[in-house]
Amino acid sequence: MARLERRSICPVACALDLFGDKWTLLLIRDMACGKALFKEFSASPERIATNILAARLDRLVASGLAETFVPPLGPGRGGYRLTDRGRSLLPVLSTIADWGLRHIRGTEARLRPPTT
Amino acid sequence: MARLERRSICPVACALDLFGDKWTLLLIRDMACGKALFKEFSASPERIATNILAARLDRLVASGLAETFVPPLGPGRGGYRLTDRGRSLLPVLSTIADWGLRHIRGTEARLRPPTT
DNA sequence: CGCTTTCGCTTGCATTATGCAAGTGCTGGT
DNA sequence: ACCAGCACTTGCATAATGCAAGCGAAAGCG
Repeated sequence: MARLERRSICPVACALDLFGDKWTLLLIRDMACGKALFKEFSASPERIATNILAARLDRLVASGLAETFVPPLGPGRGGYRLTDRGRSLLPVLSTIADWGLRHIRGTEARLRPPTT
Repeated sequence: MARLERRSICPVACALDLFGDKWTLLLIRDMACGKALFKEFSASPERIATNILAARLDRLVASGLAETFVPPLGPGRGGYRLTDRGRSLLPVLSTIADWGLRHIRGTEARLRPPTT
């Protein structure tokens, strides 16, 4: 959990320290598509394990890419959403999605952000 | 090592199955910068372990992103280089590098592809 | 030629991350 | 009060990663 030491000063290496795994960008994708609740992420077709999901959400919040919020109905169920910093990753996401669509057969862009 | 079953038909998820880890894109970066030999990758500032490096190189070749080649001097020491498919990932790489430079302080673009 | 060095891995083993299933505490609804 | 659903946590098995050392073939050298 020590995010203190970076491997190098390379922007790619440092970026991969933040989202270089199989799940983080998928959560950002889900948030970009309007998902906010634990169970919504959990219901995505890739079927992330709940402990990994909790850990990733914590890390996203800790790194300032996402934040928690409470819906306007008192202190009820909360959710997660992207911060501005998190939204700044959307070009990365769409470049990867583009590449996948072009170079991996059988992929489809089912999920789309509601506001684009 | 079973790369047979994909998690979903999402282009992002499938792309991350190929390069969603801390090392693969760094190797692609190195190859884009002209590195080709095992020891050259091994000498990068992020200090990849040699067993991981060997495994990643195998996977890059197996997935068609890189290929081996022998320098024109008989069957001597060979190297690795990007295929066309591998080079098609360069926009992804540069989008990530861009993001890192903008959003992670202390990062610098030391490595640059020789032909750009 | 022999000898040594370097290179490109491989192996063994400790540590860490991931995956699966089950459980826990809280909340909201009836 | 009771129950169901949600948001996690926990325990444990398995896989990935990291580190250090070793090993065989090629390159360099005398």
